Amino acid sequence: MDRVETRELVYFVAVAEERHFGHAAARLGISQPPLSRAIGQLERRLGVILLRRTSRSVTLTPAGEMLLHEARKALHAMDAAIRRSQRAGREDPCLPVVMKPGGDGGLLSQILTEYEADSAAIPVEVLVCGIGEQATWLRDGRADVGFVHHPHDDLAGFDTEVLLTQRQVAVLPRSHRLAGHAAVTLDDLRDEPLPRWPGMHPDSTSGPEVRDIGQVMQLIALGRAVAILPESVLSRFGHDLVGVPVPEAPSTTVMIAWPERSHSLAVAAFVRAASTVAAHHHSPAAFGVPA
Amino acid sequence: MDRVETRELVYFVAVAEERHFGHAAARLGISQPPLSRAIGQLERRLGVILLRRTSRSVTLTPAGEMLLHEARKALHAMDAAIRRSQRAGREDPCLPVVMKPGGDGGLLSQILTEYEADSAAIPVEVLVCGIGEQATWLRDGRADVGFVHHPHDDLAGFDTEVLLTQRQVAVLPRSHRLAGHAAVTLDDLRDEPLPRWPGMHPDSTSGPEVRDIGQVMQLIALGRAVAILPESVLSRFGHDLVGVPVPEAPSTTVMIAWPERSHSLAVAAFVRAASTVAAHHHSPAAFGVPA
DNA sequence: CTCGACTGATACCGTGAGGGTATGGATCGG
DNA sequence: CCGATCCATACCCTCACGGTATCAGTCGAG
Repeated sequence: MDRVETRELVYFVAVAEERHFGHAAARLGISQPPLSRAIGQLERRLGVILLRRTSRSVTLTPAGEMLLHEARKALHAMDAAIRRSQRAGREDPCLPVVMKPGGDGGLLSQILTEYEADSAAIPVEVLVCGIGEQATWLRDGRADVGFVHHPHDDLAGFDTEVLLTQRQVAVLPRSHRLAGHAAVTLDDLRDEPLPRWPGMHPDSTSGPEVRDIGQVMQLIALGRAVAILPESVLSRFGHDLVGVPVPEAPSTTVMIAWPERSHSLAVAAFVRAASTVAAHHHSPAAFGVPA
Repeated sequence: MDRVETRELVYFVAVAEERHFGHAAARLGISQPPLSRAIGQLERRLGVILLRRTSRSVTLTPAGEMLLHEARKALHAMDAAIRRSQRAGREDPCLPVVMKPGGDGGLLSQILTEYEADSAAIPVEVLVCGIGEQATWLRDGRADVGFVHHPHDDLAGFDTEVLLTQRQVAVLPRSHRLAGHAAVTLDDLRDEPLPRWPGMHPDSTSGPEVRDIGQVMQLIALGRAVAILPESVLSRFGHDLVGVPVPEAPSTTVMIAWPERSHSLAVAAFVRAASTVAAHHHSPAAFGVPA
């Protein structure tokens, strides 16, 4: 069995995602017949049927599901390989750090000063991604270090270090009926409009759909929503909002993550700086959370 | 910047490992000129010099080092994708479990009976690999679950669960001067011939070179070597040998590992069985070890 | 210093894999 | 039964990949 080329996996992923040869071909910028041939050829080569196609629908077989899952990982690894080697080759080196808005738990500026105290430090480029995208950016090489959150983010495949754990609070407008309480329960919030985040199970609450923290805060200020968030977000975004602890909600852990088996000195230095800052921080990290 | 094909990465890895275009070409089964062109083309495409070549030597640039490292991971992921999807497609499904000889801590047979108690269980195929190869087998898809050992194996990129921790003992022939002791120190063993394992730092001891547990045991029985090993190996291999605890040596942890974000039900069932057996085992796992 | 051995790069050519267009065949809705 | 839709097949063409021959450095032996 000879080699499977990148192109073939890209084609397969396109068809598997679109579930339509024509649309996939358009997305790939080729015409439909070569795409059909390529998929058929791939199936013959693997000795496995990947797609069940009728003239009305295209569905994935179990082998196809597996390949879709694994091929995405493989293609991310390919992207990462070229991006990281390109970065290592430029004489303008930089260390890309990814976070979502407010995702650093307020530690980043201290970490940067600590990190940059070493005069040999490579400049940091801070990248701000959408919610829940940090892992993807790390996997495909757009970033080398990132701030992620347990249990929200998928940490598989990364080395991590815990920076701090935070209580979660219910973020409410000042005028809210619960705003004065010392603590609230999840039951208290049962009928409140909790916003829905991208990537969340769509079954849950029927609140408004949101894409970033700013939107949530805006909606809360307008009384259109209520959210349960780590308390640190209040200090950055919630100037006219109040936070009431929710003891039932699991604590959030801010972690720093980097790709498995990274050999980068810059990554190691940055992680060391982050650990130092976290250790000197008032609330020491409680305990390690296995990935 | 368009796509980088698998073939190009395979070619680059060959040259980077051989550090010689001619030898790499032979290994790849092609002639040298196309290989030179492919590498040059890859460099032009990435906009980065990967190799410094004189007519006497080929060396890697920093970008080349990075690409070698990342390309290996990417190619493993490609292999894993095709292997796993092929496995998922066969109507003869099986769950490949990898271990090194004696690497299951004596738990595997119990785990198998526990696992197979579920009549819907997919048959397990037990694969025995060389020492320290479990991670590679998991990464390139030859196995879906494996028994690995902290701190010996590289666990990055896997989900893991601790099964048990073991003291380490000095394995000695009965006639050894230390054989009667209740415990020994590392200092006691300083001048003993400790065998060298593949993948070990070659600086360390000057003992004989070995490839598997059987060889070590043989050498010990002959009085040609002494080894520090987890105590469970004695029950399987050391019928005429004795073990003396070495309190200084860090405990070994037997863990079960599987690829990040596996969606396989069979893997989940096997891990569940392993956890059950480990929990009912006399010596409960002491504590989780972060990857 | 010169010659030969060695190694990577270049020039040139032929073949075949990949992409395009046209069309067939199956399925579903009206 | 007809048209619409969608994937597969047939056929052709281009160019990228691989092969052979050769050039251009570099080092070592004599």
